[in-house]
Amino acid sequence: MTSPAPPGPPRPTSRDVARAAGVSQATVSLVLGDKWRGRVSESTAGRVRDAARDLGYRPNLAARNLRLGHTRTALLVVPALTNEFFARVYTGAAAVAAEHGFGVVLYPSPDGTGPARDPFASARAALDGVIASSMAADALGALRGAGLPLVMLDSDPAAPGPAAMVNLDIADGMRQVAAHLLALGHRRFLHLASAVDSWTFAVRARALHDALRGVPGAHIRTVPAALDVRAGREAAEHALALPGPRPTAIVCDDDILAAGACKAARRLGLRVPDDLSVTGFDDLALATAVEPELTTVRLPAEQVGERGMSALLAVLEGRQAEPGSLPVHLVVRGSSAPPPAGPTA
Amino acid sequence: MTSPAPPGPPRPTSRDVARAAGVSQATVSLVLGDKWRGRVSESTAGRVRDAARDLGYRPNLAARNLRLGHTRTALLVVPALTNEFFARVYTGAAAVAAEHGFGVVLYPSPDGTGPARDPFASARAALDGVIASSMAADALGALRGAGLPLVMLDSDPAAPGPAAMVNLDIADGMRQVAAHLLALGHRRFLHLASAVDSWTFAVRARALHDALRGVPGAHIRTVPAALDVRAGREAAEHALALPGPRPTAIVCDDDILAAGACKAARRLGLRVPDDLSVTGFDDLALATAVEPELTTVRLPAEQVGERGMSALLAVLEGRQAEPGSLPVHLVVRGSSAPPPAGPTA
DNA sequence: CACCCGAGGTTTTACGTATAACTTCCAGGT
DNA sequence: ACCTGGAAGTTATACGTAAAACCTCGGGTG
Repeated sequence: MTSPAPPGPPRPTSRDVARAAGVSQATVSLVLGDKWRGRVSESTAGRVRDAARDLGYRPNLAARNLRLGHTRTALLVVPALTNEFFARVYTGAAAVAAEHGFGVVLYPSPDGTGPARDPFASARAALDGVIASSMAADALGALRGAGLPLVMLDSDPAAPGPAAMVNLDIADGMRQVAAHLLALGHRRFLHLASAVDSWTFAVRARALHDALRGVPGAHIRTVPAALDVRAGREAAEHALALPGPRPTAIVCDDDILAAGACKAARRLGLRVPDDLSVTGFDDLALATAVEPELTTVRLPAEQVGERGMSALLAVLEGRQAEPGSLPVHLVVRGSSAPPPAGPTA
Repeated sequence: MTSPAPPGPPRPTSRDVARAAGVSQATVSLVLGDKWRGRVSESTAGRVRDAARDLGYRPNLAARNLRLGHTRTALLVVPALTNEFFARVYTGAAAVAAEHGFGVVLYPSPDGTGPARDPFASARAALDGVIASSMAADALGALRGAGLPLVMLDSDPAAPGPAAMVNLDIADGMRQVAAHLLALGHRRFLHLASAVDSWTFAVRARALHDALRGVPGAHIRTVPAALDVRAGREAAEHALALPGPRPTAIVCDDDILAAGACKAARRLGLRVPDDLSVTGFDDLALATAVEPELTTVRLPAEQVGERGMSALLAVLEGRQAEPGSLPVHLVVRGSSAPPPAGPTA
């Protein structure tokens, strides 16, 4: 345990500025807080500002937060830092936050194993509210106990707790994928599913099965995999090597898994999309980095962040957050094509 | 501008807990702060803890921070959220921080264009210190003005300001790449360089040129590109189509650019690595997601974070941070091979 | 018996800020 | 001559916590 004793001289306070400018501390607060119109003369205000600049004064945020009773800071809990989707969510949230004088702090939920830490041990900033992804389920218990306003992203509408939600029409995205592949003539599917137990993935599976139900000759097998390229490749490779008729299309829960599926295909001597179609989800940068580029579903991530932050602000003001789910859309690229036997074999 | 008035009942304070337990506020502070051995009886301590639990008491961090004069929170400034390298840096920094009761908050420097915001407007937590990547140069001015202890990562050793630095032996990494390709027989190189003006990229260029200087017949052309796959592809495609003898190897500043270079090669009908070798840098997940997998340089990112945080802790305690730079190493994969004309043409 | 001492607390203070409430001064109206 | 009222400040207070300094009481000691 360390004992952080600031090395240099103590930072100047508003009282130091007041002394330097020959006014009271209250006047400094008024001037620097931009609340002095009609209360302080122009010349005095100038003296205060000059003194503050000369001393290099920075208000003590801890004191300000204590006084005001809030911090104008929100915590965004994400499952993993590298996930591009959440980087875009952050961008949207931070933009809306900035418009309202708020800041956004990130808490990457420790991925998978490891001691599930307290989010507030890491982001020990004083917070006004929390926006959390449903994928960061492990951190959720601690979040609930904190008694802070909570906005959930893309989570089970039936779950209790959150003050508001922002949902994506994930089910419709999966329906679009299924419709696209069915129209191309595919009937035998492999669903490369994320092994993560989260609402957003459960919806994908349900929607895919629903879309195929009732289609004559349609068949689907589901294989779970961890969310990385190698796990995706191994799962796909194993599933493709099974006896019986081979699937002609692999529907993946995520672009990362789709990249793995493409590698599996190549290893088995199958060409994508000629011998095998592969679809992803999320439209990450990875989707256009691999060859062929992935047919996938683009999600309005920035909008998710914007709506999430707006909802949190609404809750903080005691207003009702407007509900509604955001549309997603299929992006057709080079990884999907008619099955080898020709349409409607 | 919103007026965040907490909707529910006010959160209980330590005074409320004291009242409920029938003791003074000071006793609550002692018990909950685990400083009560020999000062408070076992039974009283139990009553206090029970009362705190029953009321759902959470200490007000703003008040605690004000009282203690520090927050045990560090800010990590990264150039972009999606950059895997910095996700790993964060992991390392957060681990060391946790051992010392510190937290780490992320500030993603707004990438490229856009109004250069104040890092403290976004991460308005009260902070004890800052760890910043040299790639987040635009945010640096504001950081300096804050008068906080600053640790720079992978930055120009000659630059003034930072209280400590953590450096990677990037130059040696590039030397290893050059030695590898020279040994394979390559002589005509294309350097696909990051257009970002940052120390870490300047070092790559210098080391590469130094390594080639004096090698008979060696020639290199440098082409800059923004740090994304499309920009890399376009730059490489254009450079490969120029008249004159074509380079047999493309050395990239980053795996992302290398992925772009591979796509360019494919478009031009060149096979990697048979007709053209491509090397990356950083060893991101992308390096093994593309086909062929990239020969690249692996950086000890977690260690960078660990050393960075350790250095910051040292500075906060008034100690001297130990200097020294971290080694990197080449990882040879499928994207590099002898040039088409055979070794040592 | 007077004294000290330690256990088990309590009272008080300070951290730096924002702001409500108060003061002072002076010009203008009646 | 007296009151009104605004301009230009100042004084005082509260936010919730941590911890230094102080109190009180019963038992052991010289």
